[in-house]
Amino acid sequence: MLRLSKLTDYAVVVLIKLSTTPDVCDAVQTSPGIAAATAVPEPTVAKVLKALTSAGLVASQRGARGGYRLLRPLDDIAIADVIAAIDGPIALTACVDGAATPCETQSLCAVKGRWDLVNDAIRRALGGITLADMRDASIPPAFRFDPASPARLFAPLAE
Amino acid sequence: MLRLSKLTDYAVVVLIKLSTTPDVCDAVQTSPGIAAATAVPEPTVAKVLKALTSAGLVASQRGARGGYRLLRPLDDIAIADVIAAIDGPIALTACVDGAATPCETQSLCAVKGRWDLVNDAIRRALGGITLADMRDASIPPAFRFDPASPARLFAPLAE
DNA sequence: ACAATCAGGACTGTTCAGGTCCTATTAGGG
DNA sequence: CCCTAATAGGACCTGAACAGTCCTGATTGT
Repeated sequence: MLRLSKLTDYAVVVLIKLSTTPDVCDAVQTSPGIAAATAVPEPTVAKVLKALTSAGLVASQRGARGGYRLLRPLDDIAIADVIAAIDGPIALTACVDGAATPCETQSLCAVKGRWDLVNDAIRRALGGITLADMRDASIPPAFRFDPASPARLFAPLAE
Repeated sequence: MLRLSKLTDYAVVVLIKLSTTPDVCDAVQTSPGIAAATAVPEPTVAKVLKALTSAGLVASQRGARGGYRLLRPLDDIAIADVIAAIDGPIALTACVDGAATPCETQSLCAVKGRWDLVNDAIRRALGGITLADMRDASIPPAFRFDPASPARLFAPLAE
């Protein structure tokens, strides 16, 4: 079904939420705070944020009054980056995602290496869509918020 | 991991094999025969062929001396068709593949509907690649690599 | 020193895909 | 007319991957 993990979905929500940090530049948001704002279970938010941190998409501040902070603007983060951060490298088939499996039927495998074509196409497609695109895509214009203006933006998103 | 089902991989192998029907036009190939030629387990070949038949990509002839036959030339079958035949409709997230799931957190879901962008991009990318492309892709013998060398086919994308 | 917060891993329940097998149906051949 | 070859279409089992949770340790501000 070509399904994407639900975690990636959450990651997008979290990242967009992170982009709405109230005025101050160095302000960080805690994972419980984000969880409360997005209605995603807190442990799951934490897990997602950890993955995003290792991927270099967000920075973390440990200790009291710590939290997470976006490292790049939304329009500089491709959806492919998020997927790679959560789900690992983008490769469709087991045949190509590493040489670990010798693929016993190799000599007879008629499509060996040909999924490269497909993988490249997917990467291109996913590399061309940024989080900013996704943020803007389906927000009814009436609910568009000004990034500069104070937060409170996720409440009125009632589809 | 954005993984595609292995069945789809098999389907491509089977379809390409089906396209190599010996001279005669109305010749059909049996699933045991294809299984032997492709080193794919026979029941699995049968399963794939059934799915391809319901999808209208191949035609079946029942009874003695029956078998399967390709309905369209390879360059008229997009990889998206094969994926749709085996894995179902191309949609990345549970959020968008139907209104069946009410998505309780709907009112707070910040990405509702935004994956459409991604889904469309994927569909476009997959719709532009035909099986003929995949058949031709890696045939140039100059590009054949030594199975002994553990070179990865896929260099990790970014990051 | 204490409290808040992230880091990292381990663990578990559930879901789903891969794979096998069984029975019914159809068509050709003796 | 019966028998055999082959597909159709299920039901079924198993294993792996994922979602989600929790625990322990490290770090930093008060």
